[in-house]
Amino acid sequence: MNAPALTKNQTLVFEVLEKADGPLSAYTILDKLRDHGFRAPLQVYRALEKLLEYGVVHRLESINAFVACAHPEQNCHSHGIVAFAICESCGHVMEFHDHEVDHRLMDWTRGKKFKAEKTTIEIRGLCEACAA
Amino acid sequence: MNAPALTKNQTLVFEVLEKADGPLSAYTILDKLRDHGFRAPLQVYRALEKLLEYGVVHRLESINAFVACAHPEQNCHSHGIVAFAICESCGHVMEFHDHEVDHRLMDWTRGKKFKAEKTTIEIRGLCEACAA
DNA sequence: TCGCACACGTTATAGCATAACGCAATTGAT
DNA sequence: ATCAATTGCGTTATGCTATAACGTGTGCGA
Repeated sequence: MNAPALTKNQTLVFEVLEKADGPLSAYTILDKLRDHGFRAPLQVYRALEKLLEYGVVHRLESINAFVACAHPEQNCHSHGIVAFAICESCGHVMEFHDHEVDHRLMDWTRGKKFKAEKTTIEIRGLCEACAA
Repeated sequence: MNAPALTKNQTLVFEVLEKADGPLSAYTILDKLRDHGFRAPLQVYRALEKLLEYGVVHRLESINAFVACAHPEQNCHSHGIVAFAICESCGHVMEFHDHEVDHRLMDWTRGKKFKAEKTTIEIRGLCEACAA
């Protein structure tokens, strides 16, 4: 899925996520956009839905939050499974890809004839700075 | 963490999850236990917290639900990272472990000096029966 | 110009999770 | 034995996350 031009709301939501130094909840995004006319959660969720579809934003399932893709210029969906390391202290998120992991998981799904649609890999813990 | 004897509430919650043929939300568990005196979500959440700690129940982050461990007799925490394949059609969950995946992720975290506490791997899609 | 698709706005509601209080039972050290 | 600490439990209230359902406006191709 390639990203067409973003609409006004989509652009606003994306910019908020890009400027943030960590993942944001939908309601936090809403609060940051009240000055721009946002009034209801659905305005955020609808924009997020598209941004996720376009692959420029990721959802962190384990913390119910959203983060801008680390390399939105490329199509993130083509990089295989995206994995995240989330620091529970400072909130920073590192995004990475590991083809060997993808391969192992695909081997498993193939063996089970399981049709994978979306795979989540999230490592929660402490980043180097916070663990010190 | 080894499991001590379960309390009454913990036992009730665990039995509900064991008998279920798929993951259950906390509120679904609550409804199933109203006849046994459960009245409030906290009763469920508190039991779940312990069961998760003991490793006999898993939380599925991507669907906000809970499932009994596939092999509660052993200590699941000692098996490395637990991965799940969740059928979005029939709701069935398959639990598995892949040491090579663990190894790759541990390599990554070691390289980044990231101290992993809890890792989530969840594959959503269609099981063999539902994909047909 | 009609119909369709899509983005948007609004209100209401559903679903998930925890804070804060107090009580009862258990345990274990003195 | 008794006191203090811990743990489980029950209840009320609240907060956070997400979506249903309705209607409006706009652009665009048949």
